[in-house]
Amino acid sequence: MNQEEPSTTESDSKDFIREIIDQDLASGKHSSIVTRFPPEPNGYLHIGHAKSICLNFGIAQEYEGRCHLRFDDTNPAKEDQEYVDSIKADVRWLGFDWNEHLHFSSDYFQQLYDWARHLIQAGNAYVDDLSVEEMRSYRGSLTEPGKNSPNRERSVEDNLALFEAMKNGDFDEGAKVLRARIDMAHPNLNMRDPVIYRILKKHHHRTGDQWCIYPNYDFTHGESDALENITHSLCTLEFENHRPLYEWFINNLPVPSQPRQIEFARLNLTYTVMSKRKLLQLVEEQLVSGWDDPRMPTLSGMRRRGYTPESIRHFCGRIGITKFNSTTDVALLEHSLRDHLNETSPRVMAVLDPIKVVITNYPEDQVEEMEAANHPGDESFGKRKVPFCRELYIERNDFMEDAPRKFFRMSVGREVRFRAAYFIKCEEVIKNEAGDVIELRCTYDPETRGGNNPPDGRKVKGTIHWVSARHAIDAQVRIYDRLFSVENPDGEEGSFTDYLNPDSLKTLSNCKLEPSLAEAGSGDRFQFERLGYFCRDSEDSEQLVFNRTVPLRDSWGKQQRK
RNA sequence: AGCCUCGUAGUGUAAUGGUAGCACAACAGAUUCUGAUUCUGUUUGUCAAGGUUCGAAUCCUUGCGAGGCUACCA
Repeated sequence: MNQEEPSTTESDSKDFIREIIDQDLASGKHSSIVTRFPPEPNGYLHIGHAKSICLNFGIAQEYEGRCHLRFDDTNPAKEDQEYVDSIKADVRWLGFDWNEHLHFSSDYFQQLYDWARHLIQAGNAYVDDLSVEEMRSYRGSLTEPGKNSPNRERSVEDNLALFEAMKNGDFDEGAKVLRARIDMAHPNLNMRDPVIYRILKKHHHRTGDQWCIYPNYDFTHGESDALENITHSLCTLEFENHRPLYEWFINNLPVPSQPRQIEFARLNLTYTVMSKRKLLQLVEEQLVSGWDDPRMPTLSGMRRRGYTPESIRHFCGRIGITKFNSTTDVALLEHSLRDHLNETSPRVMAVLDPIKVVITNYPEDQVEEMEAANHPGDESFGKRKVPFCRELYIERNDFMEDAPRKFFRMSVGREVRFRAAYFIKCEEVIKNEAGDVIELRCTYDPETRGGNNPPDGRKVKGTIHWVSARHAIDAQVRIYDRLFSVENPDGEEGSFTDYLNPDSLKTLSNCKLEPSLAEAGSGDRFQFERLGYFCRDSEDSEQLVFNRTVPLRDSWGKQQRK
C-alpha cells in the first residue's frame, strides 16, 4: 500500500485543474507553476483547508514549481497574530513547506494604494459618500439594475484629493469609500461599482496604525497574486461570481503578471460542520473544550485526536477535485486513518472497563514475562514483555453469562485464549449482592504457554486481551465519537447545535493499561488490541490520558446491532 | 425572478464520440493468537425527453433538480 502517492498508484487521470496546468505548460503560456494558499488569519484551519493546502502545495511539488503561504490580512477588525501562528504550525504539521515564500497581503498596502490612484486617474474609480443603506438601495437587486451614485461623476482631481484625505484620516469610519467605476446595470452584482477601499480606524497586527484605509478582498487578492507571479489562483466555488472582477482589475492595472483564477468545490463531510462561524460558535458556547477539542474538524483538533498528517494527505488525494458541490462520507476519512494507523501503530493491551479474573490453579507468587509481538504484520516492530500473574483484568464485555453460540469470548465453562499468554477456562462467576459480576474464577492450561495450541490439538474460537492486575497502570481514556448525530447538521430544522451527539465524549477513569504504556510520550499512538487506535493526550500531561482516535472495524458489534 | 456553476451506484470520483471503471460503504465467504488486518466474491449508476451520429455519460435543444451571488467580510 502506498499512502503517499494515490494519483500514481490508482490511475493516471488528472483533475480538471491539473489538466489546465498541463495545457498551459504545453502551450508555453507558462514555463513554471506558482500557486498559493491564502488563509485569512481569523480562525483555525480545518480539514476543508487541508484539501486546499494539499491541492496547492501538491501541485507545486508535482510540477516542481512553488507554493506561497500568503495571509490575506486586509481586515484588521478580525485578524490576529495568534491565528497566523497556528496556521503556520498546522501547514507545517500537514507536511508542507513554503520555504522563503511567506507573504502577507499587508505587505502590498502601499502598492495597492498606488494602484487605486491609478484607477482614479484613468476614471475607473471614485470616492463615494453614500451610506451603507443608500448604497444597498442604489445597487438594485438580482433582477433589477442598479442606479448610479450621485458622486459617480466626480472629477479625477476631486477623487484624488478625497482619497488622499481618506488616507490621512480626515473622515470618520464609514463616511466615504472608494469604488471601482464599472457598470451599475451589470447582471453580476459584484460588477456594480464594488467598494474597494474602506476607512477602518483599527490597529493592524502587522502594519500597526500606519493605515486607516484598507483595501478589501476583491481589490487585494488578484493583485497580490500578480505581484507574486502566481500562475494559477485556486479558490472555492463561492468566488466564481468574483472572477469577472478579478479579471477586470488585472486588465485595468499595470500588474507584472496575469494570474488565472480557477474555482473548485469545497469539502463537506458527513456528521460535521465546516464553516468558521459555526466552529467558532461551538468554541464560544463551550459546546467543545476549544479549537483543539479532539471532536473538532480543525487540524489542531484532529492532531490531538491522533490523526496522522499522512492519513489526511492521503484522504485529500483520493477525494478528487471537481466543481460539483458534494458531501464526502466521513467513513472515507476514517478509512485513510485506519489504514495508516494499522501500518504504523505498535499494539498494546489495555482494559477499559475491567472485570477481575483469578486463575485459581496458577501459583500465588509467580509472575511470568510473556513475550508479545508489537505488530502482527511487521516484525520490525519487535517484541515486548508483558507480565502475567494470578490476578488479571479483562474487558467486562468479553464475558457473558448466557452467551449465544456465536459469542466467542468468555463464559462459564468456555475456554478462550488470553493473547500471548495461555488458554483460560472460566469455571465460576462471583457476584455481589446487587447481582453484578465482580470476579471470574478461571483455570489455565500450562501446556498452552505463549498462547499456543496444546499438544492434544484442542482449539479455541476466541482470543481476548488482558492486563495483570498487580502490574497494571491506571489511566483515563476518552472515548470520542462523531460530534453530530445526523449526517447533515446544517440541513436540519432549527440550529445545528440541536443535533450535537450527546455521546460524543465518554470519559473512562478506571482503565487498566499494560505497564509498558507508562513510558508513552505526548501524542504517541498505539493500537489497543481489539479496541481501536489511541494516542496519549498532548495537553493533559499531569495524569495519564489517552484519546481514542478511531475504533477498529467491528463486524461482531455490527452484527449485534442488527 | 436575473446571472454564474453543476447533475455518473448509497457516498466520493474516472471514462475527453468507441466495452461505464475505481475507492469507500454494504453484503457474503476464506484466512487469522486482534470478531482487526489480509484475500476472494456479490449488489447497486449515466436527472428526464427529444435531436445529431454507425455509435452519446460525453455534442445540440428543452425541461427538471442542486449550489452560489443583492457586506464598507474573506
